[in-house]
Amino acid sequence: MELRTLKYFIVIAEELNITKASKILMIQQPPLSNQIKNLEDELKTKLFIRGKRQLKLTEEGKYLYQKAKDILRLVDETKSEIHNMSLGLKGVISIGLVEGMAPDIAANWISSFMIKYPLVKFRVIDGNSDDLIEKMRSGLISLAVITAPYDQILLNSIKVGEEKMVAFLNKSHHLADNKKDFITLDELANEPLIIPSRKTHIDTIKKWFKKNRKEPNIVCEMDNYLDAIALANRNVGVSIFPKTEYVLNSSIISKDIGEINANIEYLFVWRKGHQLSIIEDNFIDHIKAVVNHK
Amino acid sequence: MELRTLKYFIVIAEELNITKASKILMIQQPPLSNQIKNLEDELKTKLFIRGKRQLKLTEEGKYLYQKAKDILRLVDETKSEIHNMSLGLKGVISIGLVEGMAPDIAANWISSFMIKYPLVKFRVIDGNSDDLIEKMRSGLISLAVITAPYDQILLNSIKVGEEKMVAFLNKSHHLADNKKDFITLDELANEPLIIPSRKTHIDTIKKWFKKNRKEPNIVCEMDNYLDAIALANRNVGVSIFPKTEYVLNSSIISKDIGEINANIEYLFVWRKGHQLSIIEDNFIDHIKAVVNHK
DNA sequence: GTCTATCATATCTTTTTTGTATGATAAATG
DNA sequence: CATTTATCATACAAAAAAGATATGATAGAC
Repeated sequence: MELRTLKYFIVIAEELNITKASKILMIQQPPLSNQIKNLEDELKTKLFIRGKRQLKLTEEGKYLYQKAKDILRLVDETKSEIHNMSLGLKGVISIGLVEGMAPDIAANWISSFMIKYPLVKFRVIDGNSDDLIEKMRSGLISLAVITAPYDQILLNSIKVGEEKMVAFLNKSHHLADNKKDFITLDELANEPLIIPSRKTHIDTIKKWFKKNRKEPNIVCEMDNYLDAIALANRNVGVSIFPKTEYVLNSSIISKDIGEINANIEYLFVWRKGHQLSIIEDNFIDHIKAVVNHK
Repeated sequence: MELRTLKYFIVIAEELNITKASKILMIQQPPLSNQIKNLEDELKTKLFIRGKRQLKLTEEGKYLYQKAKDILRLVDETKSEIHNMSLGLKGVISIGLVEGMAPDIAANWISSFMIKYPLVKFRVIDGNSDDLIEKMRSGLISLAVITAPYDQILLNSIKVGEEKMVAFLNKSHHLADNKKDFITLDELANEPLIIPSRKTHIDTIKKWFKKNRKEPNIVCEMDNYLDAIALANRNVGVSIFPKTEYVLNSSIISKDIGEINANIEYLFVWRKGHQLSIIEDNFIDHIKAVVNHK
């Protein structure tokens, strides 16, 4: 069975007259008769009752008529959807988001992009920066918001946000009490620390202490931000993580870390030298526009 | 475009290798290359990225792969249904199930129906309500369980379940702490919201707030229930979605929304004004009987 | 540098579809 | 009731499409 056959069948079912149908289809009548005969043979069912001077659909014929229209409509819609896709109006954008501020940053882009491109859907992939970079390398995702640093050979980037690394500690912690709104590295050197497990972060934090000729007491490297907060909340120690104000609850407070520049950058990244889909290109343009207007 | 072409395309899309595909299809490789080339010409889009030694599907190719399988399945089911038409005792029932409680509801029907009609097989199609309605409109499926509302011109319906819309939020969220087991709309008005992308849900939620003279701060519309939960888990904001207890995990909690009637209805629906197969008719009767006996 | 795997192109062959001619049937017409 | 007309079916030729064979191009693998 081919789509051509179904098209022919539909016209005949509507006209109930092979000759007229053949004129509409601009082919001759005998081939049309043949096509229907072959279709009936293939389905092992009569589709028409050849009565007297007029055709009539059998029950099977009526059923096929509906389904044939469904099938052809589905085919047509598929064609036009693919056309929309190739114009960059429709599709799915998969974007990796690191924990922290990234989902918040991206939510803004997504909601404004959706107004312009209502047919586009989003798929969010979670993970830490290293996970996401690995997923980009393997081609699983093409777009992401991660924290610096990153592989500049592999990825293009735009800076889209900045955040302080701060110390999280429970209200009842002895360092929480003092009146300063920052903690010194000397104070931190005596505390058990919970820090992000990303290698570059560990290195950075070690460097801070090395400058002050101290050794950090890292008791726990955590992948997950929320778990780290939970540990700080239980007074296991002080967590050093990006501030991200909206996750704070009442029992935990954050303090700046004195003496050092503890900023981390959020970067929107996409794969270099790799053919992106047209929607992805449009989305990147959109982000560039948003970032530049600020 | 013909069905033959789609069959060929599917095998190539699965093998990502024209030579292997040609062996599976038992034709030679050059005509296969040609068919794909013609298909691409017809659609005015590249379906494969010819990279180095391996083929890769483009976004358009991936889309066509899904649709081509839908189309061929519809054709096969139509053929076999025409075969079985007079019997009504065997065949395949395709039913769409929305995420949430629908699979649970349908499981009951299916198991009791199978006792009565042991030769009938089921095929379940997943998707959100809008997807499923779209598939019903396009004739891909004739039966589904979706959430209200729906197009009453297109579909007949029976109410088969009800569930609350609730707010999902991370344990550490400041609104999670208070002792009430519900959240007021005033509280929600200040929060970033993640809500189902379905238009009617957005409208409903806006109406809730309008009654209280507030404006909701919708930061993300998500198609996918689990992704929405993931974002809530990341404290991007509060997700408003149907409760469905079995997806809850330990770090996320749900709260009722005060002041409003936030129920959503589950409906069993089937296509209006369309001749269904005899098994499908039997299945609808079965469901009516089950629902009425409760 | 040669070999191998893979896809593309060119050309010929086969199959399928379409067209033409014609026959069969039965309702409409005079 | 014979003739005309409308309609579908069958037979066979022509055209188009699909498939096969041979071969070329390219880029990893060896």
